[in-house]
Amino acid sequence: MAGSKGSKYYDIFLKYSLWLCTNEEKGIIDENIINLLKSIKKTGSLKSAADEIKISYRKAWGNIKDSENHLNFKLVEKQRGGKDGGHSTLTQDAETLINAFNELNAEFNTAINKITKKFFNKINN
Amino acid sequence: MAGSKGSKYYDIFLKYSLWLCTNEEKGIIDENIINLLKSIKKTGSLKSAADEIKISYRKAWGNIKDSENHLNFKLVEKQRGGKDGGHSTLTQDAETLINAFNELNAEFNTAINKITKKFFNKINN
DNA sequence: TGCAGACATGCAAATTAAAACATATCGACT
DNA sequence: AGTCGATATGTTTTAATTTGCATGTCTGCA
Repeated sequence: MAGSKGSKYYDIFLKYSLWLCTNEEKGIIDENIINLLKSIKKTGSLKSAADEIKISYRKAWGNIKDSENHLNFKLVEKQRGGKDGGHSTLTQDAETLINAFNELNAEFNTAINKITKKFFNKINN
Repeated sequence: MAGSKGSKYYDIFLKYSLWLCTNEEKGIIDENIINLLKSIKKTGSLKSAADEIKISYRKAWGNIKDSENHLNFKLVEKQRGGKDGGHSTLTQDAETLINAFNELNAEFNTAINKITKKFFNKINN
């Protein structure tokens, strides 16, 4: 889809989203959590990360907790107290998931492009 | 992901969803609408379709209206009055979208299987 | 040893989404 | 002409999410 000019389907595009979950549909690792994790890695704290991606600290904290509970392993190593009040870092598992997610997205992007090209010829005009 | 037994990532699965939208992220045709359209085709009315897929008539009607507005063409031909109070049928455009969506899903499914196979070996153990 | 500031968490308040409800319209068939 | 049941929509409730608030914990450092 999204192809030859003049077709009524010209400006329609195919999109997708990916997520990881445990068997019972639970423990979803979606783009939101991935972005949160990336921001934690970048900023060094859950709080700054929540601020950066503009969600409440309460929610950020709750989401991570939920994911960890469903996955049965930790994603974030959190430290309370200290000079700056505390800080957080990602576990190796979280890094693994981020990399996997990134690579999967890249692969899918390629796939989507191929599929799209193949289709718009058939659909339009 | 979701691969070799014994790995801590063993029961994590990759899921995805596809949708069609116009350039500005609007006019989303997702699996829900596709199912609604299929049900309208099968049952012959918006009302029976809404009942079948268990959403309110109000919502079904609103969703279709929104999609049509964003796409700028009609998906459903609706008839009021008459023996049975009224009925609805799909337009050719709706049929086209359903077929495209189905085929795109099939293509994507093939792609996801390939990509998944390629990945779980790398991720697990 | 007390302060600062992030982590931790329950709970109430606000926002958003969805369902229900209430009416009105339409038109082939009796 | 009157009926029946689906379409058409605005309005109101209800349910689900999020945010916001309050309060407490922890610990390196001045």
